[in-house]
Amino acid sequence: MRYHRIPDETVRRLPVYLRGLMISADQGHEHISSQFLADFVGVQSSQIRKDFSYFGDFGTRGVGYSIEKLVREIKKILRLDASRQAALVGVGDLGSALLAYPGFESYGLDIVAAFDIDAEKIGRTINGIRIEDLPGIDDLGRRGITLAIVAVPSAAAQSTVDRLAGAGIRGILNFAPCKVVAPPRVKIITLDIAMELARLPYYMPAGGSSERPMAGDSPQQGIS
Amino acid sequence: MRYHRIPDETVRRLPVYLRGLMISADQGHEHISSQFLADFVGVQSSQIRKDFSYFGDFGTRGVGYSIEKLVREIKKILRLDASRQAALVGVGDLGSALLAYPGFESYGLDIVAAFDIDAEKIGRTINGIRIEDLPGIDDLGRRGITLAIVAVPSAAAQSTVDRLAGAGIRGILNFAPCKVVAPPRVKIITLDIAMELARLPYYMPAGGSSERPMAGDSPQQGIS
DNA sequence: TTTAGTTTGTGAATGCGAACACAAGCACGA
DNA sequence: TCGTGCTTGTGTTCGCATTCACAAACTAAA
Repeated sequence: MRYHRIPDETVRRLPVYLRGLMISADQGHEHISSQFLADFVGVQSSQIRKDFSYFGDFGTRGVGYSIEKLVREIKKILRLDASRQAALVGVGDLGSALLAYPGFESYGLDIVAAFDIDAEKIGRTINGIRIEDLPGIDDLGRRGITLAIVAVPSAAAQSTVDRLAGAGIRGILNFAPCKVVAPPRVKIITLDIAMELARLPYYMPAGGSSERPMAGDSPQQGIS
Repeated sequence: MRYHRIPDETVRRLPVYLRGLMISADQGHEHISSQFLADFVGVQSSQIRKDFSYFGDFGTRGVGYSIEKLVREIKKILRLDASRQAALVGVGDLGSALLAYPGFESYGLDIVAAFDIDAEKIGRTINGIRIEDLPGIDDLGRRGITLAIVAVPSAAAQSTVDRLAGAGIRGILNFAPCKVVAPPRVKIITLDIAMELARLPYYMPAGGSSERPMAGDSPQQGIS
């Protein structure tokens, strides 16, 4: 194996592999072939082998990959080897749903703080998390929290991001459907739910027959 | 202008442009330059011009693009020119939040039906939508609904998709973090929230200095 | 009419990611 | 020990998306 920079597209697929591998491990498997994993997660087997080749030799020809080794290495690369604490800003409908969302756990991600501007909500508890007032955000750095989820209205998104960046937050998952900027040390991923739905009708030709490309979902998003 | 197939990546950006253009129109602008729109939505101006060149000449050199024409054409391409009705399956925390989500409206998307398996929930009303029993799904085709959002647990996702496909649904936005398949006439986009968050720590190097690429967010997802 | 300043539209170059194809390596049984 | 079957790892090819760079086209003012 030679040294390789890990392409961004590979990084995007690593959590998909991780989930599939953890499920396989739960089912008692110790090894898995690229072909088997490919069918399971919906990626080409050659793609998987190429992806894995960027960061080490975990496979044995004729046998497959050691699931345990792979899981450990992928977690290390994604920096998910230690569990991570996240804060949520904006406890509206979506924010509340995220507080209760069970999916973060398997990645070792944990929402441990929530903030809202609404005095009505402050002090209330959702899923064991007490909702705090906005100034509490400024303490996040001291509390060792480096990850944040923004679920506030678009108009408040940029100021929220500014405040989070000032508090030492290093990664932000933004649900507000607008452009937000931050210093380069802060990584922002924006996830616009309505936009994804708006993209869908394009692939649904009016007539019964297909006049539009019906290719499988694009590889970046979704594993349909 | 010559005929061009519209690349998938361009289709992915069209809703972003559309949102930016509608906001500009609300602010009273009639024309917009590729450079101005670029700064607004976070895409290179050359990228925007290339994208627009795939489907017509809407610009005037020295002036910019006619916002009204562009909006109309993008809506036509995305098939958002007529308003579209969508159904939601799975009225848990996330599903409830989606029922109340205000962001769909500006794209002419409208959730008009909701389904859940829980007898406790059936008959209750959220945001004016009465929650129906699962068998109601089979009637969606007759009701003229072609779009669906799946917010059920992973274990129920595939069977839900099968039922929706059987009812004549043509596009599905899936929030369950698993691979789901459907006949080629049905387009599926999967949106895995936890996965996006799990991708974030990779870009957050432990040390103060950056040892990992801190490039802007990848162009596909997010407009950071 | 001419000139200066913009901005589009697009051919060409670049870069990157996906897919292919196959040699190298391992397990297992005869 | 040898042969068969399977699977990885990777050099190479292919295709597509992004960026560059500039001529063409428009406005406005002198």
